[in-house]
Amino acid sequence: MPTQEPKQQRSRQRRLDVLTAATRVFARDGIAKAKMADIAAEAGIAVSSIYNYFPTKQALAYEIPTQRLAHLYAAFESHAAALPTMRARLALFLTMTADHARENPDWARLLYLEIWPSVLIQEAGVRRSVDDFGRIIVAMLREGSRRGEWSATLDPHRTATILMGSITHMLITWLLYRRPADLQAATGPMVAQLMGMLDA
Amino acid sequence: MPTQEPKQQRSRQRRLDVLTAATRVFARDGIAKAKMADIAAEAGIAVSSIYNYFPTKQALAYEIPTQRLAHLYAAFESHAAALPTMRARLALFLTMTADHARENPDWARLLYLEIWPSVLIQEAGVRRSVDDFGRIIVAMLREGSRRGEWSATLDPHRTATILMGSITHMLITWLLYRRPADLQAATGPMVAQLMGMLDA
DNA sequence: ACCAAATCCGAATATTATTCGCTTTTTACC
DNA sequence: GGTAAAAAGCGAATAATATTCGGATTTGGT
Repeated sequence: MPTQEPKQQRSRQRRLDVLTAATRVFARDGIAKAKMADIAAEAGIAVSSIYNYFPTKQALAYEIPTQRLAHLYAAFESHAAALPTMRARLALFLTMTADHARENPDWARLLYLEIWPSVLIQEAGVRRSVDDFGRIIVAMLREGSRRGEWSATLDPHRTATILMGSITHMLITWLLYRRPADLQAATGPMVAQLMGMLDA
Repeated sequence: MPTQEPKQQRSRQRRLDVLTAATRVFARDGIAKAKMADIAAEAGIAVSSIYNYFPTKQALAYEIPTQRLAHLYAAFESHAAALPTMRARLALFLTMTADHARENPDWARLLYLEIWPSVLIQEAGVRRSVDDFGRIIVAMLREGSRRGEWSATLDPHRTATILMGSITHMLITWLLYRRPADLQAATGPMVAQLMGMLDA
């Protein structure tokens, strides 16, 4: 809980303005090199006013991924309920993750290139959001084993590592080099190949 | 080429002292929070003397992974020559990568948690070292296809993404959470599962 | 032993995140 | 609709720290 709930209406909007501005600046310059002055200018307020909403630059950076990740998880849950097999749900989760990054590249740069692997994830909120990603996949793998959709001898943690690592590595490569050029087209075959691994 | 070759003998040693000290400090505090003063103290020299060897803090940080990665690649090449199949070479490469990280955790923290995914890898030297990792794997996958060790329809870039992503994700998890507790024991099954994917 | 270059250091300098003191705006209440 | 308290706003300090500077010291070659 970086900051208390805002008391005034105006405040809520300002807070979002700052977050939006910060997302752009952080994605462009990286957290370390980004200047509070640039964020303030982008948001159209004084530098010192940012501190009415966020205690430090880091806290500001870490708040960005959390909300949207929660949103992604929620969206997934609502779509997944309609799917009968764990295999289909797993494929949907991986696909939604890639689509979400493609649609929000600034946010994705911040999450995948700076925050996710960072030593600095000692901050509870972000860390929990990121760990949830793994927990969701492991849970689906376990349930699939139980239902007999794939071998019960499949190690869920190791398999989750492969699935998460593959998807995030694809996204990192895309964010850094724009390869594959068409991420959306590449996601399907990638997910298919990963799902194929479950049959072996 | 961050700095010219040292002219005096003493210099070569000092340079290594600084690199060693920096590796420890960066691994402990992260690049952004690490203080030049701490590195100087650890190396037993004045802060300003560091600048005789490295132009900036970033350049110092980026030089650390480069040398050792080149060393890893060279060691791999010499071992790989004795192996007849591409499958065996690929497995060796992945295993050596994991072992190398386990044996040099400070170096690995710096590379996998801070530098590899960083937006800032626009710096030529590091970027090349990291890209080599992918090139080596893609080349082996192509050669294996040519020799008929696995299907020729296997997309080498996609498969390389899976292999690299899985291994680096395993390492990141280990570096951040020490899970799996016994990395060495976990590497074998991980590599085996990945190799199994090539048969599908 | 001596010179030029290399290396070293402590003391400035520059950049930026963060804090402070004060003013303006909003909200709640009569 | 007037007013006081709280919230939000700002520009000017403050503090931390990477980098530069000027001059002293050490080194390697002769």
